[in-house]
Amino acid sequence: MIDVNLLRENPAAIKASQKARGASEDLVDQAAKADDNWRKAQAEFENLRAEQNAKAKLVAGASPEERTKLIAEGQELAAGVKAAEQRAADFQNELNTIVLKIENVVTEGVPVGGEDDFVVIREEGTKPTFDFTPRDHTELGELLDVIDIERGVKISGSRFYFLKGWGARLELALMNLALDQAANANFTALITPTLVKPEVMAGTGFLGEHSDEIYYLPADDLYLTGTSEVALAGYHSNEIIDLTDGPKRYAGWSTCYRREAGSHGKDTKGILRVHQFNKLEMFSYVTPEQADEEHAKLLAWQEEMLKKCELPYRVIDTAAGDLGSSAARKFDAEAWVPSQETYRELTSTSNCTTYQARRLNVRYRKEDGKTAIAATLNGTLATTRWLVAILENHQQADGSVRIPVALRPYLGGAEVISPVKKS
RNA sequence: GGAGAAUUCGCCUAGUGGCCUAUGGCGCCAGCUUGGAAAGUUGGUUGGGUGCAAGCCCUCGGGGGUUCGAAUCCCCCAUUCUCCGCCA
Repeated sequence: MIDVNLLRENPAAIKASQKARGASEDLVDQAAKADDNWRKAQAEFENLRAEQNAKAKLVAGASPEERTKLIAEGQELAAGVKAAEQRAADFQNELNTIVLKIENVVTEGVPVGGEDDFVVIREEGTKPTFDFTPRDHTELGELLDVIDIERGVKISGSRFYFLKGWGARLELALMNLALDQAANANFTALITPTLVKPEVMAGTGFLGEHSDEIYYLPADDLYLTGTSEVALAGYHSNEIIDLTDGPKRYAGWSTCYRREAGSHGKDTKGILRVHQFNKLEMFSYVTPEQADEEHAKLLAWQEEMLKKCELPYRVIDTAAGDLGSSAARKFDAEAWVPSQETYRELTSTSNCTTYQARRLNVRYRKEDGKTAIAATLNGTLATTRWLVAILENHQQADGSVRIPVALRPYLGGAEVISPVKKS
């Protein structure tokens, strides 16, 4: 959630941000009004309560007659105090409801507009040229017997698959490569729960507009997470963390579950868009002053991984309207997918500034001893989808796939995955 | 699944209706002491809201209730521990 102090001091800035996102500016006025109402009602209640407290305190030391009188007065006050408290609580609820709807204030410089209004920051690597017709990853997956979609569908339905043989090993190798890199950069590895309570899902903001993307288990009132970000953001909720030694960084590995409810007909072939995949996610808790710098670092680590996988990619600065509600700025790295002759998102990194941490009540202690809301950032370091780019970009005429050098140590030194007779 | 116990300011802990505006210890921070340290000693040490400020309000796991007044009494919930059952 946004900072109510900003709402009081500079509502125009929030309005401008809402406008850039194509979100409601009217919410800001509504929130300001609700805030005003709440503060008045709260002051009224507190004054009455102070009076009540003062009277109650006198009772103990009073003479019998005075005592009767004071108790009578107290009885009279009690109902009024209760009513005032209720009024204040109602206004506060109203304020909260509105404020939670306001999205994070976008960073200055973020492109205005929607999904297609991103700005390409740079392109890296060389797109492969083939003297044969490149196969798509589905075909390669069958040829090499590394992705078994048919049987995945048989077992679990559409958008499910088996990773098999070198495919399974390749994914584990990718995750291990990423985890080693993260560990070197001072990330603590975490294998996170993938079933979480409603309040955690709500607290991380995933129950809002994306709620139909999420699997829910009614018998247990638990949600399956679509990213370990949920658990990683909730990890330090309601805590005062120590940031004196620098950022707290976590590399969370988990299986991710997504209903893909709104994407019927999109990417139906292969494993580009699936209900279940694995992901290694970077997550940083930093001071608000460090957030921009950390964001640049997360992006640099993502690019490092892409380079290790020898993938051509571009980095885009996502437009305001395409940001998640928690993000103030988001960079995506998209890898070249030869069969589609287009770039597809492999990583995404968001700077959530204090927006997410405020809602989850994650604080740190400043040098003056006071507490302040921390900033959070997240970024992908590896996912199952990377296999698509790796298989397609490194394919050879005979259908074999060259394994990127950095991955070989994790695959027993293997250099190539060759076609096999399908079993 | 059943029964019982517990949850207090970083940690431990006192506290069964009103000077609890929460006790004491450990730890931590600052001062004194010291050549320096230890020991000793004095003070500080939960957070939040609101207000220019003084202050006021909230906070004893969470939420309700009883009462003029609740850490304390009642109800619901969460978590932890112990025992029983069940499963491995």
